[in-house]
Amino acid sequence: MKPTLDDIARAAGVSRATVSRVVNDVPGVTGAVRQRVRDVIAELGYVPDETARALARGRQSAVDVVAATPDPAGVGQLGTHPYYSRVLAGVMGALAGRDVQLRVHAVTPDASEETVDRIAQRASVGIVLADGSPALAVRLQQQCRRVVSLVATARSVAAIEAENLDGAYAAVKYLHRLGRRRIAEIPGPADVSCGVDRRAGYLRAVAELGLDDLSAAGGFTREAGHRAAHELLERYPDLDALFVACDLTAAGAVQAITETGRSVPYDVSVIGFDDSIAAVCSNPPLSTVRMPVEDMAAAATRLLLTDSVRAGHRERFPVELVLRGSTTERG
Amino acid sequence: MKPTLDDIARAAGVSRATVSRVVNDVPGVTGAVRQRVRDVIAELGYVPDETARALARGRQSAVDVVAATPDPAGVGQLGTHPYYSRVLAGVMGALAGRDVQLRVHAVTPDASEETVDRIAQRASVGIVLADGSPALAVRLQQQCRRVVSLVATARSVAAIEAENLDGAYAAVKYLHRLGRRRIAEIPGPADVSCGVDRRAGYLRAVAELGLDDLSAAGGFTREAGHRAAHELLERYPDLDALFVACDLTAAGAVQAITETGRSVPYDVSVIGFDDSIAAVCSNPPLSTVRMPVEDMAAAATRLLLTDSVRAGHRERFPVELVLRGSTTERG
DNA sequence: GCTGGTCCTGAAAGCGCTCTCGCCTCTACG
DNA sequence: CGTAGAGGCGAGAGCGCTTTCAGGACCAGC
Repeated sequence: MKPTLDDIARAAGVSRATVSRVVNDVPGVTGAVRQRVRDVIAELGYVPDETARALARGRQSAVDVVAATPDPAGVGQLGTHPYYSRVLAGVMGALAGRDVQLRVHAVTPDASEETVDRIAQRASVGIVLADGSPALAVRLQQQCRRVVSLVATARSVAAIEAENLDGAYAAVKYLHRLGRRRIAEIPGPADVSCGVDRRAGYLRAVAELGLDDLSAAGGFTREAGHRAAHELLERYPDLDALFVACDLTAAGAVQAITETGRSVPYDVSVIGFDDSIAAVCSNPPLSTVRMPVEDMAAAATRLLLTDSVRAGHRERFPVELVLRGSTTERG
Repeated sequence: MKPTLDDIARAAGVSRATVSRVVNDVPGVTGAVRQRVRDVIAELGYVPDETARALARGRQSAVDVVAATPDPAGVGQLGTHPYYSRVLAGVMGALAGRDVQLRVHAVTPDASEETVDRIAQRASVGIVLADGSPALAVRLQQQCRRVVSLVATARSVAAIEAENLDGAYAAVKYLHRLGRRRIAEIPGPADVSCGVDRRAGYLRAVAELGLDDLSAAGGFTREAGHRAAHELLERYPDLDALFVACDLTAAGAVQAITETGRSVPYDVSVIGFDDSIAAVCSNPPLSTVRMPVEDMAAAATRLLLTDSVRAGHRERFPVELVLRGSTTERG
């Protein structure tokens, strides 16, 4: 029912090989023949079968999104942390209209090297690495060139990063401009590059401003933010501003601040990071550093699609301070 | 390098057909032979190639998740509304360990019938329909048996639904038990079944309780909740409780209530629906009706996997009232 | 006019698996 | 003891495409 390559070949009076060449834009077919085949393809509405193609050339046509979930249980965080769905949305956007699939893989910390290798071996168009350690990136890269990471990672692996350090720096500077002088921080995990970079931005800013480094152990979860904010408030009751490395975490922090009877933004102004759904769901809605995750994921996908990913490729996306209700001038 | 079916056949001293029978659990192989083949498979670590399988039997092995995005621009809502990532997480959970892919498709309102048909024709294991009109469901079903909807839909299409009506009813009853008497509602879209069902639950409860139906045009977005809450508060200043058909919307409503100087939960108690990330990010965190989306999506996936989806199959998942900070007794 | 190249094109051999036939063996029954 | 029937098993033909390799046409150069 669906026309096959064979049908086209017969209708155009050429061999299957020639049709294949035309379809794949491989040189070695005269202009006239090429055009005739093209016409027949258009006329019969031929669409190459991706499965057969995949089998014949030994790989499938799909973009694989790999996410490292801290939770060994599996996909819990995937359904919960807004970051991943933004990555997916970005990849899907870049894939729209193309006949390329989108596969999703979750790699748990206890995943064997074989598991990782299998993902890499089966990858086709390439891998978008949503997060994960440099070691994971390198491992994937070994089996499959065509890996693009969305976080800072090993030198050899291509990466599209956000200006994490600058964003954090700008956020703290802004809080200072509002008249805030006791600016605390809830950092991200210390073993994740964007956590580290954002902390570095905070540290640079407070150093420049001659302020104290006020921080507590954080993480990228709401619970961590809630806990850390309570701890900070107890330790530094005169706190008047808070920079949090993730909106989800910041949402938890805002809850904690409110629980102590303080007001956000008056008593404590809060700035998050990401501009995810968590920022706009918080109350008051969070001022935050917008990270263009969708754009970054789309860019990564396009890079894979155009087949031009060089080892060590680097791209940096600027971030932007978005002001909402969680910040105001010190009264 | 990776062993193929041929390698196994040779090693076990049988034909490829026999190995295939063993792998696919097809009868027609003696116990002894079957065991021998199994042993060899285990020993050599054979994993069937899904692509070849797909080609040979004319279809691929993947679960397709179809989401209807209201936004013609494409995938915007996919990256934003927590519902979709929960569906994905559920499907992924059910797929964990199996060599089945997960494809995601977004169907925009202006999508042609051909587009929809193509998705259906290429589907293999089956389609999990995250949302969308009965018409869409039927169209998919026409080309591809093996469609499971996660929302109420056409009779002929299998569906796994949540007890939307009961959940809304219970929420309103609970608000009443707290001493609330002016209980308003922000409903979901009127053209979506779960929006309709939840509204029906609200209406049944207020009718039973002899209360007024206080409601404003809603939707499933945060913005709609924000707008509707302001409108309701203006129209009914004595409002003391609010049932909102979606957590994201409820988060917007809470912001609006706070903006008018009222307190959540004291002046106005709020109950949302879903128990998504939006509920726990709100401030105070939302009491809500928990819908086990992940479980439902996983159940749908397993249904497809076991190949036993009958037309008209129905399954109902109970919902559960989760109490957090957005509700309290009328003081 | 012949040789040596350069291009185009087609034949055919896979990619790894499924599945239909048909053969062969084994059992049951006359 | 012969034969029909049943069931296990293997041969082989695909699934739709890619890709190598060899043949053929054509042109330039001697």
